[in-house]
Amino acid sequence: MSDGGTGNPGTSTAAAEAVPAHRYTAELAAEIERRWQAYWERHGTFHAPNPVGSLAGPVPEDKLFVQDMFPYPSGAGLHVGHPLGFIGTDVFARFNRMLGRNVLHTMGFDAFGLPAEQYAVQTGTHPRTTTEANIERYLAQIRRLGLGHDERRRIATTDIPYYRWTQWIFLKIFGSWYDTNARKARPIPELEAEFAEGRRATPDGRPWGELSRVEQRKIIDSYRLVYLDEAPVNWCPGLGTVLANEEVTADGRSERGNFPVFRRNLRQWMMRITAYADRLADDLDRLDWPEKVKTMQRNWIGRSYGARIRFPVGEHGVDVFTTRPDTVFGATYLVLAPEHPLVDEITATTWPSDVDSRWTGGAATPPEAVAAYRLAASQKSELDRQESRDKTGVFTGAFATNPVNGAAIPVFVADYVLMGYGTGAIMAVPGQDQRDWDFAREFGLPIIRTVRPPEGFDGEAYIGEGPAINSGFLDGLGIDEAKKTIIQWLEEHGHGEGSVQYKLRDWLFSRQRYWGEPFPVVYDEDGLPVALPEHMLPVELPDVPDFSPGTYDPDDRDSEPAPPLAKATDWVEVELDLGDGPKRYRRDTNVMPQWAGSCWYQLRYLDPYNDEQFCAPENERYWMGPRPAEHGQDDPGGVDLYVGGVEHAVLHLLYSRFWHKVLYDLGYVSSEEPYRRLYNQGYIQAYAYTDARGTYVPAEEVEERDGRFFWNGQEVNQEYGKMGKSLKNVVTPDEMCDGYGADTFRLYEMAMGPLDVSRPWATKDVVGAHRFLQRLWRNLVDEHTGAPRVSEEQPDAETLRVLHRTIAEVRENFANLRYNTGIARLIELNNHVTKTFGPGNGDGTPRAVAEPMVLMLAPLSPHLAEELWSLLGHEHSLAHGPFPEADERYLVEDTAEYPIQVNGKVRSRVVVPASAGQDEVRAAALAEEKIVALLEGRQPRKVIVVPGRLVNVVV
RNA sequence: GCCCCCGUAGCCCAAUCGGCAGAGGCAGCGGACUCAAAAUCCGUCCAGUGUCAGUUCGAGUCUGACCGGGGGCACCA
Repeated sequence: MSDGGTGNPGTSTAAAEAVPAHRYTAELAAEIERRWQAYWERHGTFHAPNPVGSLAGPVPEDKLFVQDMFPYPSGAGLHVGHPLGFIGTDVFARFNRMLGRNVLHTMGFDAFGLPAEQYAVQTGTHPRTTTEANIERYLAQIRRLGLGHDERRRIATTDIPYYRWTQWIFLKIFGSWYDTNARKARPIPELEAEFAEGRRATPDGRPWGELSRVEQRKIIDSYRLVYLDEAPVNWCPGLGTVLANEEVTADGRSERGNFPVFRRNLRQWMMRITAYADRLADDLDRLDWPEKVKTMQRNWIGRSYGARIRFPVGEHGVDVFTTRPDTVFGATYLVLAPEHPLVDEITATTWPSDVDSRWTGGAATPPEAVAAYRLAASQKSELDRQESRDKTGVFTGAFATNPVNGAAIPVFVADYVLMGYGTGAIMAVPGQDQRDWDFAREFGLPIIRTVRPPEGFDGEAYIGEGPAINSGFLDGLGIDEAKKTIIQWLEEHGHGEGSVQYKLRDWLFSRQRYWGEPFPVVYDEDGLPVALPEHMLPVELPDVPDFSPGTYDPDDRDSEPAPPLAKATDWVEVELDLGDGPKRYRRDTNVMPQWAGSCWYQLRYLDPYNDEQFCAPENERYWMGPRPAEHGQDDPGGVDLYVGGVEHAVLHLLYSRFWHKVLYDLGYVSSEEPYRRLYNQGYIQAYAYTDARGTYVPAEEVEERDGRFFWNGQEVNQEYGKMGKSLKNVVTPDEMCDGYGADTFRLYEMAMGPLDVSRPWATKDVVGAHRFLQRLWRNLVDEHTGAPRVSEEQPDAETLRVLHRTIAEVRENFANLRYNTGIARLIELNNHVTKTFGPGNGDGTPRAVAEPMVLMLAPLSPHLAEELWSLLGHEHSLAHGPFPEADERYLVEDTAEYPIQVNGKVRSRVVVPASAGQDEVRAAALAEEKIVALLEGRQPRKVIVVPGRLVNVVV
């Protein structure tokens, strides 16, 4: 080509000349990636066959079910942090697929939720329109990444055929009760039979047959695993909805929106997750999950063992829960929560003549003191309570009798005791509880130690081990022994019993929202809920004139919830024939919380088109059933690998386990747990920069000089944290695909560190991954002609050793999700190939090295690998293997080099045959000339030979 | 306040059972190519593992205390 002799160096012709026509550039990558993505789609490369149903096909016994926590399709699109886990699972899935396993990997959308609804409130756009557009945008972004999803299995929780089954599962839960003896859920008709046959007593003892139908139904309803309850809930006027405990922050505000949240009573759907507290806690031991997540779940369930003890107060009895029944001899007063129902009953009319002035709150009578205290307590927000841990309270004027020694002890009302936990009442043992100690000191109450602290203990309450003292028949016993003894004594004498308490509460399951699953329930003329028959499912969301719930002044605690669905009056008021002729019913106007759809989506991935069942049992058993031979006797089954952020450690993962266990109890699934193995990927974070006014400046325009940062000449301040539009530091996967190609982007994300570690994004580092792929390409393809440059010659012994060591390590690394080190090995191999066979070094790379190298690269950078595989003359995709196997012969070395230490410091080294025994190594080391010189004729005191490692000479 | 995790080169990260601190990448530096630059290629410098003690023939790895960062819980009896 000629440049025309005009000497214009800036022309594109010159630029094109500078880069060889077949160099692996972003442009070539884009072309290769488009082509292979089309190929995979055309050939259904990632379609995983099922045992039965519409996706049935031949299924090997060896399978793998990999799942990502599915995303909410937000309108903002993806930044480079989002796909980290998606790529991680894809590499794992592709690796296992190449090993010959039947691999199921797909991705759906958690598509109900507040943002689309809030957008609808603002613009009038139907949430479905917004949601579907966002899903399309999202799919376009992730498709570019070349994720090997079975696209046939995509679902969105908002799909009507999907939420039909969400409603169906709700009905199954509604139609069940928890049999505490059998420790499992059973269908409601079995409960009715127990009542009807007199095997189970009715609450007031009347025979079942004598109760009215409404009375019977109310009893049954009170047993259901999902039930309506007039319960204190977290009412958030600012959002116009109630929230689950989990959605309220510790300072009493909504997690979303940060509005004030008030406690008030409302009639709500509650899921009886507490029935499963023990199994949810116990079965954590059977799961391959990060300990951190298990601990968080255990803490959330908050199981504690102790006793209930009944303290007589006048003609009443106050039950307390304590984890330290062994300290009951040291109980010097009782405390009831302000909301405790017995407070009014026991409060005396007058103060005792010698009442301590600190106890009365300045009131003339106990009822006045209690009323004033209760009012003050009810007006305290969660935040107030948190800010001040000073102990407050008032005396009720009443005395309780300590059942173990007959002592009369005063009864207080104080807000450091919470109504929501245990019995809402405690026995206070200041000697062994710091909170009680603080209160006792404030109010001048006696303190009796019942555990002897160690010599020299100068603290206040003592909570450690020690022998019981001042405790009558318990004296001298250790804590555990004393607990057993006192519980037995309490039970024998009818003063109490051993007891277990949980922090876990039932799950509030109603939302006063529009964009969620409607409840498949109607109310009859008695106002009682009636389940719709299955053939009436799905209950579709009606259109409404206005998507907003009634929202209020965020501080208006007395406002009433008004859900958007209540406005669809034609839908709410229906005439239905539910088996006893057409009658008028009223629909439930709440919707389910966003968690509902994500409780079971792994099951629908397995059988997405089944309209007879939510999932065929054969398909569930194959993909998720327990496999004790592979995973041990205790294997509960579940998804083989579930990857997502640790932020779902409690809520989603606990709810999902709960639903799964219900389905297991009712016989619909064979697995006892939804996710056998869980893995938390780290977060990709980013630097952001603020100027002197605190305004964010575009991060990509900031320059670093000598550890300081400048933007437009002014110095700016570096911050580290999330990526976000408002922080002006977003980097998108699309930019990376444009600049380097998806294969480079994937490789870089996997190479920058272990999958579970959070780290900062650094665009400038991406080029390293790109150069590696470029070098690898250049080793196998002539950059000028595009022809493959492989030879059919056998590689030399050294190359074979490097190759097989690489294979062994890459297999091991991929299998354990350690992609970063696997990639390092591949780079090493490629560096060796470059030196030995690269351009300028002979006639090309031996096929025996080229092919395994391409195959090992395939899970990471699949498009490039497919292209090279095809250039090497293969007709079919490498997606289903083979994957190279290491030949043991090349893994053993003939000689071994031992470093020789003298007193722990490396002084020399010696090469011996690999077969050399300890004595030979020792002799060789001691004969080495530098060592001889160092020893200067002295006898070493000791010589340590670590086979295969080193020699240490101690002098 | 309590509990958990993490501190290795200027930066991101490696380092089986306690056994040679460095695999890989970025940046830097030197060189090749180029009229020049970018891109590309070749070569190369850099820490003794947050601090202090201890165990050991030998500690990044084990133990204790402290410092720094991140996370969870928070009057749960």
